[in-house]
Amino acid sequence: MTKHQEESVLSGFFTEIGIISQLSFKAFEQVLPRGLTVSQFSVLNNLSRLGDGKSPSVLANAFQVTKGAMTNTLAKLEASGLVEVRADATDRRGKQVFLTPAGIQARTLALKSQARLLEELMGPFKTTDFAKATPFLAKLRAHLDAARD
Amino acid sequence: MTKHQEESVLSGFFTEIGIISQLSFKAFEQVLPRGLTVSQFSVLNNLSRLGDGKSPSVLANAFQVTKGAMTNTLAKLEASGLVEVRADATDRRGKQVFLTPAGIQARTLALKSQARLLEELMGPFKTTDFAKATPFLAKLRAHLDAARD
DNA sequence: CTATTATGGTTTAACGTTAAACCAAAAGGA
DNA sequence: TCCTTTTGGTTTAACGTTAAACCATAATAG
Repeated sequence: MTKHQEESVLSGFFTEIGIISQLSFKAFEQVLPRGLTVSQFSVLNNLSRLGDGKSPSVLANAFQVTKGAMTNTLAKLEASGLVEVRADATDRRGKQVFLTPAGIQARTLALKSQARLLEELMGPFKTTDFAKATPFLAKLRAHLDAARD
Repeated sequence: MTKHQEESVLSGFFTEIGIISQLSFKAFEQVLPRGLTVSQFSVLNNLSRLGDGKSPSVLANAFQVTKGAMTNTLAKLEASGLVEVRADATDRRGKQVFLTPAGIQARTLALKSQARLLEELMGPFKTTDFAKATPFLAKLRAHLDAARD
């Protein structure tokens, strides 16, 4: 295979990845409870799956987003009453983010929408098709993540 | 496999897709000639590969972007002298976009950066790994594209 | 023909993001 | 201890995008 052909395999791969990402992101966005953003949902989901009480900066790191962006999404979540932000008792610079009952409820609702959507997105494919594709993607993701300066 | 397990396979797949997309997009952005945006490059590349003289609305469609967004990126490209926008002779509403020599040059330069980057992104993987993964992605992309309302 | 509808393109406000400047508080080194 | 550096968080301007209103021109229907 020539260098040029290799290139076009690679760039074709990344093009498909980009398009799938964009389409599925938009589809998910549209299916979310009105006013809830994908970033906002991600925060709710993280707090629910991995435990709340995390600081904004830990969350910013987890989502690879600037602190300013996290300040913004937390402010929105707090304004909608889905999250409660309290001062950190042991570090007076810090804050801690907690889910409210409404936040938990919004998250479970969004999860149901996501489940319905995923079935749609599957289309004619089998679960095993996705399962077979994932390990390579996971390894590649890990490499890209590590190689990122 | 339970419904819940199937869900988590699917959502894991799309999560990997999203992260890979984000990381590779950012990597590509950083490697582009200063001031050139990924969207701008995409327009240059499209005009070069598929022929110029296209209208802004055709381009907006091709990239699944609003007309307003295309107005913006074309204005930037024109301001940098990479593209020339002329009135369409046969339809007085329309415009046509042409590459300038500087535009062609910028595009080939960007392509070289992209090639170098792709080699880096490959990391420990073989071209055939990407080649094997692509057909399923392409089919999935086509499905998502068609299913989009 | 004329009236309506559709299309090409621009403009504006809003959104979510980044980068950078900034402040307060904590941690580390002399 | 005091000074410097690091860390947690907010704020601001800028960017690229969307959605929607808008204008001009073209296409279509009666």
